Amino acid sequence: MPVQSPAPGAGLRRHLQEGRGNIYAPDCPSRALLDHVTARWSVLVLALLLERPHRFNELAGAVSGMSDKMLSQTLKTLTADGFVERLVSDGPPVRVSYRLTPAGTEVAGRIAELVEWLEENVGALLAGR
Amino acid sequence: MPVQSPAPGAGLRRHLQEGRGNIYAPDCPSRALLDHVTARWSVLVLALLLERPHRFNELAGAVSGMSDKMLSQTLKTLTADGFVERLVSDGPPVRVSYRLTPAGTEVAGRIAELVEWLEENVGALLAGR
DNA sequence: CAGCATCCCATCGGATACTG
DNA sequence: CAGTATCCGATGGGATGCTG
Repeated sequence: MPVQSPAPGAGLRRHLQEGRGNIYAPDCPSRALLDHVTARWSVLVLALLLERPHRFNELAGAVSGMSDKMLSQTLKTLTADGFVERLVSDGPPVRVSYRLTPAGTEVAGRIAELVEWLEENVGALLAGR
Repeated sequence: MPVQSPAPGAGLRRHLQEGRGNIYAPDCPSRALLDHVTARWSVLVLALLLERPHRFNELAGAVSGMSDKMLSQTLKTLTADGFVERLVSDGPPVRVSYRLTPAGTEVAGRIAELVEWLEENVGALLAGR
């Protein structure tokens, strides 16, 4: 193992080859996926679902400031992308819960690390400006 | 070290205490920081700066589809937040380069992991829907 | 080279009301 | 409970042109 490791992120610039996406190409599908998972509310929903599956109104209550409409839309997009699964229990009352797919768990884990770092360092950042 | 580790992201729900932010509170400053670093273009700029410092037009050329205006605005926001440093060399021609601060390196590293995972798995995701 | 100013529009997203 | 429909304002973001 070399002492001088390559710069982190050094592989990002490679173009499409052997099935790998290129986030810097505007029409690469990975760009759309990135936009979806980093969308304002997606980040918070994914982080919550990483803990455990949630029902619709659980999510609505947990994410303060989010409207039903945006929650519904966010879940629909994440489900279509294959990051979230929609599970319906036979009612009544009908109960719908949302849970991460394996791919969603991978993505949400990386997002949660970003979120947690920000939560832990927000104080230092505010102090330094 | 316990075999049963706590669920990833389990600490996200704690409220402000001992200086830690709470991303689920709409007016916690960490929410604004999250919005800034996950903004459409910020993600790509941060990932590029993780490789090495870049000059303005280098960034403009590397991020296909991004206008000068958005690059300028993105860099300004990230600089104000303390994630990016602006370095001016005495010209002419004047050359301005942008480089990550230590905090910016932390954030960009986490973002780059998300981006790289998406680039590597975009094929599988598209196939599965 | 490294921007800022202006114009303009498309999309994001909130409020409210309604449905199975 | 778990949404959908409609309306509408805010803002993200592109095109163009100008400046030091």
